[in-house]
Amino acid sequence: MKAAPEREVDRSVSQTVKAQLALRDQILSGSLRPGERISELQAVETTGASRTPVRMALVRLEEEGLLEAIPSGGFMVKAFSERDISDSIELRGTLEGLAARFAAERGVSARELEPLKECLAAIDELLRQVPISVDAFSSYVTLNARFHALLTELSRSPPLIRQIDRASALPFASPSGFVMAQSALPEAQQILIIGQEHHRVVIDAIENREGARAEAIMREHARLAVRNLRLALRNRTHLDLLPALALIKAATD
Amino acid sequence: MKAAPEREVDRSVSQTVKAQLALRDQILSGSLRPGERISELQAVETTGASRTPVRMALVRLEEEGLLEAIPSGGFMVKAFSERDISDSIELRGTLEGLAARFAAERGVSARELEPLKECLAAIDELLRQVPISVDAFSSYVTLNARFHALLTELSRSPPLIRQIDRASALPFASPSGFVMAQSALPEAQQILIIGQEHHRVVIDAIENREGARAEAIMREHARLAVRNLRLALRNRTHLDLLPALALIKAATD
DNA sequence: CCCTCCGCTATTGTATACATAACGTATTCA
DNA sequence: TGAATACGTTATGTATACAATAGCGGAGGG
Repeated sequence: MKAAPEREVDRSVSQTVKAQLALRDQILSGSLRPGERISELQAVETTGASRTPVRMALVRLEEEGLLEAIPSGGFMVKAFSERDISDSIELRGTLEGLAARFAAERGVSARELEPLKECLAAIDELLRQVPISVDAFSSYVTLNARFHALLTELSRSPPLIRQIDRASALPFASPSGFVMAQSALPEAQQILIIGQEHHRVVIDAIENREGARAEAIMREHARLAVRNLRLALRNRTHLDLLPALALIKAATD
Repeated sequence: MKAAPEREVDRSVSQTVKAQLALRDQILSGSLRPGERISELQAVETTGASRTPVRMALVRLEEEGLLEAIPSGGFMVKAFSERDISDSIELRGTLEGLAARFAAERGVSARELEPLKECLAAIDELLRQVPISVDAFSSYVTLNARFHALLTELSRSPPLIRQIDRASALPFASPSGFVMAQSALPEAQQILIIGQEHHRVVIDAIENREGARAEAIMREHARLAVRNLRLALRNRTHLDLLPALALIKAATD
């Protein structure tokens, strides 16, 4: 592999992965706007990888749902409607409901629930401060994602876990842009607290092997997130410039 | 593009697509066994495309869930347990339930239901003969897939449709191998008839805008398919050599 | 002045060459 | 005789060259 004279090659990770991460960041940060065509040549320059890994990254991102193939060739950044996004949230909730049911029906040891409960306690701690700070909200988002990931794992169903990961691409994609915290909605924290109550109930249901209840609560949880999204969208003013995705991480409970 | 002297190049479809289809066929037909490492060089020879399109096809098939990346490099054919498959069926049913609910809640015109009802009638016609012939069963599988696809479309939710397509990759992947028809189970046709009844009910529920009922029936439909799969797996004898996927199209209702 | 057609350019699709890492084998030393 | 190391072969990751097509702009005719 002959390194180009002027180009620094980072050998620690594969070029393909590097390109994929870089491009995803560009999409989610809004550097590439929805609907915009993505140029391979340009991607080569911004990512530092050559065309082959860039193309592989583009294919992966297309399968991931962030890009859309253009019939005449190439890719464009996919655009999402508000309904697309709320549907995605409900979809994810439905899948997580199934995961919770599987977990309840198949049984989970106390040891496996341990990290979930730790997550719960940490979130409790964060939500105690009213109103919540931006930093705390940021931690909340991380912990919440962790909770959901752990819950998904409990299903012990690789196909389901895989599918939930894919379904989460939209709702959880954004690396930053904690819109809700910025807009400082008064209802926001109340919604977070209700969501946390859901978390508590689902763990209880799984412990008691009540599959139907576990499933129902996760679906309710998703409906809450949809309401939350609607709320955030109603109150957006200065946010119109952000790509739709940037809203999601904040709104998806 | 200089065609290699001895290699016939088919320009009607892109090499990438051609390679993807060829490789998928190889996987699903069992030419490549689960767990087997897939060699790029070999794939180049069997598909007739060069390495770049082959690699893109491999990445796509990995994202599709048929291949698994090997940490040290390359890909292998993914292996599925029986539980993986039954979980996939239930997963798909859950998603289709959501689609049916969306369709019911969002309203569907009589015109849109037309093709569904035609499908229904055609399947009725096929199921009238007892026992069903292999040819008729083959037609049934096609019509059934069409019905499910049309139903999915009714949700008018691109993210959900996309997700269902992906979830169907496993259950509906196999291009042939109508196992159930061959094994000629006595219960088989009865299950088909019950499934057809489900189809009828879900259309009725959507017409009457009963979202909850539409959703429930599709989930029941999936549970029936899982029972059907179990039945088929119990009765397999000469089928052990087939890849797990080959069973699915037949068993998934 | 507008519409159409031709040609050019830019970008993607494909092929292949090159580098590197991993695996297997053989040989040598303990 | 067994194990470890070194070397060679093979296959993957990466880069780049080449071919073809689509889109765009200019020029010419109506």
